[in-house]
Amino acid sequence: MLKGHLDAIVLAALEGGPAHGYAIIETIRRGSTDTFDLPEGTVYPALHRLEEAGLLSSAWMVPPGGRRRRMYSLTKAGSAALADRRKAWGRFSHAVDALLGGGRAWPA
Amino acid sequence: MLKGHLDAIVLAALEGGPAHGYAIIETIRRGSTDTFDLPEGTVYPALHRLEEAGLLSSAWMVPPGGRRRRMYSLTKAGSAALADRRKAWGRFSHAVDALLGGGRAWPA
DNA sequence: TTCCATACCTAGTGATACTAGGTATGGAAG
DNA sequence: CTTCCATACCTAGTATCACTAGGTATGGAA
Repeated sequence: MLKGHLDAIVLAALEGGPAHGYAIIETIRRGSTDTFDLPEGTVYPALHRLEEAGLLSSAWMVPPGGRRRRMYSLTKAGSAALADRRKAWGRFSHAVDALLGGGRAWPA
Repeated sequence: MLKGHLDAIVLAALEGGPAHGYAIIETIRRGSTDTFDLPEGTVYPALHRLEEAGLLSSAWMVPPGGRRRRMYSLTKAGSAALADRRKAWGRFSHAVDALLGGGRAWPA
């Protein structure tokens, strides 16, 4: 389970430039050292949701003698949303760290 | 949204000793500097779920001239589960940090 | 020509956290 | 004494989410 942070992760994967679904999955897998090996059924609906929300835009690419691909790019709203998500992640992970003993929590 | 880490947080809140629902909510709120101000409708069902799973045990306390309280304690399985959840959180947050640029991700 | 990797898609499922209610009691305020 | 608030518990229903389990199609390798 990606626990609500999938959107941030997908947006971040597109920060380096446009990419298509399959490549995004690879980027996330390698970027997380195989921790997140996301099934397509997770990523494609997320991409559609993010596009619907105006955070991504897409266009079909059909390279001559190649498979069709839907290329996704961050919109301006998408970049802004990513910045927000990053801040939210910072707050969230900081709070969980505090509660789980990232700072210190267990009695000596 | 607590994004799947609620169980770990609740278990951790009980690591210091038995407590009742209301107190657990307070512990989490203060321990997270108000980041997690959980509604009762989130915490009580979670406590029931964790007890059902054998990770917590509970007993009614009726102090003379006081309100009844259901006190929860970590079971042995609960302590073990907490250790697992902590490890899982470490892996998870490390991977998200890597993807979001905790290490470095944005182009210069 | 057969098969695998690529590349896309969606309907349905299970879990989760939350909303929005409800009950009851002890103590303080009036 | 009664009214109100904080404490303390509870649950049914809901929205969302990530995932399972399918399906389609094509290019290149065997």
